Amino acid sequence: MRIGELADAAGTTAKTLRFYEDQGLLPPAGRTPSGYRNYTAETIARIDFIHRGQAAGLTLAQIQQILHIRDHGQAPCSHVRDLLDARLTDIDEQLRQLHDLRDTLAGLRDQAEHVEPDTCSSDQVCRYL
Amino acid sequence: MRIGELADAAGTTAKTLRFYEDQGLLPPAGRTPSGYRNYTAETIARIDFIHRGQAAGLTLAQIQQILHIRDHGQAPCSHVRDLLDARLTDIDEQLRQLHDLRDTLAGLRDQAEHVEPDTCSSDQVCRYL
DNA sequence: ATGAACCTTCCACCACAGGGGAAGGTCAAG
DNA sequence: CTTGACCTTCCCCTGTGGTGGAAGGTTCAT
Repeated sequence: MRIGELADAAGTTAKTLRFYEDQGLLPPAGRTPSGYRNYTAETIARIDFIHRGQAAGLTLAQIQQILHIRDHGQAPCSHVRDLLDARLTDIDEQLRQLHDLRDTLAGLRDQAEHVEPDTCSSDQVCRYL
Repeated sequence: MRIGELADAAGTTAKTLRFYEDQGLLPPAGRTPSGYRNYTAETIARIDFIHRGQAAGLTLAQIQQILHIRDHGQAPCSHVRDLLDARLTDIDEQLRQLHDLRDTLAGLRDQAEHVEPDTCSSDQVCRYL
């Protein structure tokens, strides 16, 4: 299987697959005599895993760690649990901040709706901010 | 007022102020005979405005637009309202996606807690993802 | 034998908001 | 008069996940 076929099959691009190989997410591919990368269908599962990891908000570096542990024959379970926990903590914090920002912004927007623009003084850039 | 003083007064760094000038957020500063940038205290208010804009989640490019309109003698009100509206829409979408991701992740984490790791098959990288 | 479609490596670039550090000029105090 | 703190411009680097393109090699059908 050549890189373009694999890319189509896995829903990505050849460029991205070379990039993944470069980043250590995919093992160096076998080569044909002429130097073309040569893949087996199993690689699709690995790429799908990468996509699921991304969908879970993991960085490529984190996904690479999981794959690395797995490639060394160990079950990455506890590591994955830790990563998921860390992501959850992160996301809760992000949600908190985003809610705060939303409230602040809604307040500003509300002000902008009800304040007469004529009362803007020229010594400030904008009374809404 | 020299750039370092201004930076201290406005709670930022000289480097950042030069960057802002470069990006068109601050007008080219006056210079002393020896070439040092020379500021008046009014600039502090402009930097504070930039900081408020950032706190509202606006990009420097958006803040620059507001400042530009203001610098041309117009009141940037309607533009600011539009920006705030756009940010609110963005944030609501981000919140939605982040909530979804949180749910997905919590589900995965829950699975990871209750599934026996022994049942992992070796043909998948990780049954939690 | 030639053209299209594929592949190879390598190098550069995008957003975003600056930070690091070199090489050199300036200013005030001791 | 020299030392230290400040300033100037300049160019490169950060992290994230790739994308674009150039120059050249390969494969396959016609």
